[in-house]
Amino acid sequence: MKQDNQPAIMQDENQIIAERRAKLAELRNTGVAFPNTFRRDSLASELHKQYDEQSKEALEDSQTEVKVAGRMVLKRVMGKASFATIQDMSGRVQLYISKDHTGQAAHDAFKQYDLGDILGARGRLFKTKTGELSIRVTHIQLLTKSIRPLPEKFHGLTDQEQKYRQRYLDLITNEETRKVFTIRSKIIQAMRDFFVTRDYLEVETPMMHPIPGGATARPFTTHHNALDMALYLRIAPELYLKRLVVGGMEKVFEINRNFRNEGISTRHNPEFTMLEFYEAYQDYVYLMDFTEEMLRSLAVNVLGTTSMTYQKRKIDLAQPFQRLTITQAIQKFHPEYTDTLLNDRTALINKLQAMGISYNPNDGIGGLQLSLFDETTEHLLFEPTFIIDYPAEVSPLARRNENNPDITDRFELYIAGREIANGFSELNDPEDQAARFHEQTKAKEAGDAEAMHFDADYIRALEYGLPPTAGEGIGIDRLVMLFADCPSIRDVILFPQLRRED
RNA sequence: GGGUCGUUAGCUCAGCUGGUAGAGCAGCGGACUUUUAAUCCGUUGGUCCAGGGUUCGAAUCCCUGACGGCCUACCA
Repeated sequence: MKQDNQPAIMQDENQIIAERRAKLAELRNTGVAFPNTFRRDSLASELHKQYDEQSKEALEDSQTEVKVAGRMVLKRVMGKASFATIQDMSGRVQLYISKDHTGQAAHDAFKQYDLGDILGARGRLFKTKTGELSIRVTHIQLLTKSIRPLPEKFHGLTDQEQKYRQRYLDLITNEETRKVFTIRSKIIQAMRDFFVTRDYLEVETPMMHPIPGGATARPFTTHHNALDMALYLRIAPELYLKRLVVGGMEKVFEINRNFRNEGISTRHNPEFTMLEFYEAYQDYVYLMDFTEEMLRSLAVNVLGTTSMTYQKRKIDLAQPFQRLTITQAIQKFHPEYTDTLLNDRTALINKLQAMGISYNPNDGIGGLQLSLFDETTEHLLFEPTFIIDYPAEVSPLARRNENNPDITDRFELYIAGREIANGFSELNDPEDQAARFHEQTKAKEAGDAEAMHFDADYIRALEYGLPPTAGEGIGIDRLVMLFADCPSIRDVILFPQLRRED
């Protein structure tokens, strides 16, 4: 304890931090405390990949010298020789530090290093008597002093709140967490490749919208000072992307954030990442085939296989995805709902009321069926399933079906009981679109906070002519949850939204 | 938003029907030249989430609040 040295800093800190601070102060006094001259030439996992299979003797003979750097996560001091495990972006590798190879002074200095310190080391590769690839260190250097103690080395960080608030600690200590975010990155990378190789153009449309649109949801509001105008964080990029199709960008996609001012749960974060893509001269049936192909391709690229386990249940994307209408899906799991019941408005309303399911009393038969579906069937769709034929009243941007104007050429894809994708043939009739916007604004005036605004410029764009187009959105976070087998959306977002800490 | 469970040392966790707080890891001191969550001996460290109440006495019981997990509602 060097309490007398640093009384001011000591006040609200424990002794471990105080001791480490004292070591840092000593470093400042004797030289450069935060050097940036060490350059590594090897990564831990590459060393393992390259040399794990080599025999002890061959490795010794090769006299391979390497330079590595990373955070010290394990330390075993045995008098005149020590072992340390450092962790870099690729994995871990063991260092052997003995005074015979580093000299007495360097080994003594090493003993002062703490778990969590960031080190650079140089030495020759060898194998210990238990056969572990290690580096016989000749030079070792402290690159960054870590003042705060790491979580317990065996259990790591387990407190969920701390994992979310201090993700860096979660990443340092939990291999599983690093894996989840690697999968996330690979999914997005593979997705980009998938579109780019199919001649799609990646674009970025505004995140701040003067008129929030493209979805039914409550937006965040902000204000631009110079323009003195209200702006909304976007709830969807849809209307901008379709303007681009009007402009001749016939195949576009965007992977970016949406913001919705709604509840937070294991499936909802206020900001979440969406893929949206649009292709001219295609329809929703094409999209379903396209989606199956894309998900299979992503799975093979990221996981190496189309089969995965989600929360102990197997899913194989190689199987053809089922395609069911809303009523077919309901009846598949609940045969007791007869055609007569599902198609009789009064009977259906009685049923919904009896079950305590909330519904919009102004809805037609389709909307009521959807309310029943949401409550009774959606969560049971574990196998990948496209639900098709959504009612027009809940699909204000989708094209009406040729044979039945009450429904639209639209689908939603469900996997593991969750909506993963939503796609449809786009409504490109400007007069129908204007009429549907009017219906939405009426609902808004009647108090529906999520109803859409009337977007006059979007109508103007449609009036120039949107080619027949298919468009789809896929929730990236939920897809990552599926691929990485995570039960909560917070597990796949690096910094999920939480309340203020204080 | 509602329900429910939780919050004890830097971390992982014990702490029974109320008697004034413990272990392991980390730290500190010592031993140890091939360890593997190194081992062995010794040892420091606490606003028991916060505030109120009941009680001779509260980590423990009651109330209020904060934060979080899970379920649920709106939604993707």
